Order: sequence, then structure tokens, then C-alpha cells
Amino acid sequence: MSTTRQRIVSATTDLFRQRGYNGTSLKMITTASEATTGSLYHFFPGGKDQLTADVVESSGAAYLQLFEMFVDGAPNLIDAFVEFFDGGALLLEETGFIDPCPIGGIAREVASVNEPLRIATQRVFRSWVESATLRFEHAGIATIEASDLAIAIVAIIEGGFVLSRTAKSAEPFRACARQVDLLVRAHLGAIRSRH
Amino acid sequence: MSTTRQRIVSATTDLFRQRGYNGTSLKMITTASEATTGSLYHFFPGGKDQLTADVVESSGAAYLQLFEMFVDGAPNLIDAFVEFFDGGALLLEETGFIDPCPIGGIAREVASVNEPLRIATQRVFRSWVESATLRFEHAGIATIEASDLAIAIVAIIEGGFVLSRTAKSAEPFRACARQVDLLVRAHLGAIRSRH
DNA sequence: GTCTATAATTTGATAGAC
DNA sequence: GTCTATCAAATTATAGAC
Repeated sequence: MSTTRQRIVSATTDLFRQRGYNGTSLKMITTASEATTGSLYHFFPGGKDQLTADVVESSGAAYLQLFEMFVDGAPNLIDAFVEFFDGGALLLEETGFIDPCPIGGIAREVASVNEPLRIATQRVFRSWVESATLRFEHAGIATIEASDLAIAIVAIIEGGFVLSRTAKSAEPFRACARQVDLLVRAHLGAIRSRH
Repeated sequence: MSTTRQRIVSATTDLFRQRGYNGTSLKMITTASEATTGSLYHFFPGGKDQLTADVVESSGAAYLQLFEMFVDGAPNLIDAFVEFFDGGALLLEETGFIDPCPIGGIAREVASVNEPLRIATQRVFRSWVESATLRFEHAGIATIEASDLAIAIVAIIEGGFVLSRTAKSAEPFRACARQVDLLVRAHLGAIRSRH
């Protein structure tokens, strides 16, 4: 069984993935979660923004865990990213190209106009970049290059989602996957060539 | 002198870059452009969405022209992208990290819920990818790889903007620039190694 | 914890005079 | 082409009973 609070967060996450932050009203959220206004404000006295911060935090943590599962469960970095991007492409297709990740969209809408939410999204991106950087370093890539690579991959995932949603096709995201593969190989090749 | 119509489109573009599509009201637009509701609906009988389509189309064309200017004016592809990304990083800093490009944000907000606007953004992205692909082919890169590379670079630009706006720092975008440099070199290097 | 009613404001859009 | 007045609906949020 799911609690009212969980239903609200889950419905909000789904709505944000389809319609974005400003495109989602509290009425849509209470309807989709079968909760009342009273319940929503009981769990989130800070209203829409507090609820949004919760969505950002929980989605961010879930994606971080998913990423680490892929990388730490794969025999090597190359395979890990192939699997990870394959999963993303399938998810896009299976869900009719709604946004796999609500955070980038929220980030874009709030970055210049809502400082608390901007900071919440910044924290999430930083956690992803740090996690990926650490894993690249463990694979032998130097710190600075590892950080650059991690940032670029997060960026290309975010951008790839936008292109694929816009085209209603997973092909752009798959093209991004192939270029990430190339890029990671270039970094790993640079290690071998130093020996 | 600027016409009323131009002021409306320009003000809307700026507001979208700061607050997104759903975050911008017609009231904000008429205030910022010093136009009245009557004027707005005179030039855009289709209302907000027709105005948005105009913003997408004109911004898309402007960026396409800017990109082609950089590439066709540079001695080679590597230099062209270094200059292009440098310009993007400076723009971010100079404008206080508002979105350099309104299209990606609109695309994300409308992709699943507004089919005419989704198609408008799709057309823009396609025009960018086609232009870049053509130029990569002219540099000797095979068609499929050229297309993949073009898509990945558009994605990384969009994603890099999001990361830099979220961090209020141009550093993430500059990290993306360095990885694009590496990636383009990898593709050009693959040509030389075939000779 | 949940419910309904409602406040106060803002939204996109229209009408019709000038 | 521009202006003001106005509409109907939707918005976030609060109050207070249960």
C-alpha cells in the first residue's frame, strides 16, 4: 500500500515529466493522486515549491542509485554505459517520450527565478557528476579529465532526452549513446597509450 | 526604430529565456514590450501559441546563421568549435546565466502536450543537425558518423546550458566544450588514420 | 489526516470604441 | 493599429469543521 504522501510525490513527478513545473497545477496533482488540498498542505506546508523540492531530491537520489547500479554491476565502463543508454532509449519508447527525468526540466524553468529550487537542482547534478567522476578515476582517468567527462555525459543525457522527446524518436538519444561510447573509449585509450 | 511586432517578439524571447514558456504570462509580455493586449492579438490572432511559434522560428534561424558564420569563417572545424563554445560561455556569464537559447526550454515544456509547438521545435533542431552534418561531411567525416556527431553536439550544448545555468557558472559549459573538442578530433583523426 | 468551501489573484482571450 | 474594459476559468493558498 502507498501512503497519501507517496501518492502525491509520485503523481507530481509523473506530471512534471509530462508538463513541466509551471505547466502542472495543484489541482492536477490532487486529482491524479486522489488526495485533497488539505492533505497536500498537511504534508507540504510550504506548498508547491516544497513539494517540488521533494520531487527533485527523491528523483535525483533514485537516478544516482540507478547509475551506480549500472556502473558497479558491469564488467567495465564501456559496457556499463552501453547498458545505461540502452535502458534510457527503451524507457523513452515505452513511455511515449515523456521526460525520463523531471529534474532537468525543473532546473531550466527555475534557474533564473527561484533560488531555493535552483539550489536543489544544483545539488542533484553535483551528486551525479561526483559519482561519475569517482568511477572514471577508479578506471584510471586523471581527475580533471574524469570530471570533464562526467559533466559532458550528464549534459549529453539531458540534451539527448530533449532531442528525442522533440523528435518522438529514440534515435537521437541512441546517436548520443554512440558518441559517449567513442568519448569514453578515447579517454581509456589515452591511458593505455601512456604505458 | 523597432516596430511593435518586433518589440513583442523580442520581449517574449527574453522572457522565455528567463522564465520559460508556461512561466511567462501575456501580461508580462505586454508590459515588457510596452504593447497593449489589442496590439498583441492584432499581430498574433492565434494568441500565445502563435507568438511562441514565431519566437521558436526566429530564434532557431538566428542561431543557425550564427553557427554557420562561425564554422564557415574559421580556418578549420576545431577552431570553429573552440570559438563557438567560447562565445557561449561568455554569453552565459555576461547575461547572468539566463538561458542563451529559448528553444530547448520550450521544447521540453511542450513536447508531450502541444503538438504544433513540438513540431516547430523539431524543425529547428533538425535544421541545426542538418547544417552541422553537412559541414562535418565536407571535412571528410562519413555521413552516419557526421550525423551522430552533429546530434551529440546539439545535445551537449543544450545540456551544457542547463548545467551552467543551474550552477551559475560557465565552468560546466567549458568542460563540455573541451569534450566536444576531443570528440571532433577523434572523428578527424579517424580520417587521417585511414590514409 | 482528511474534507469542503472559499479567498485573492492571475490567466489567456474577446469586444468594441477610436 | 491601438486602446480600455471585461469575461470566464484557473491559479495558489487558507480556514475551519470533522
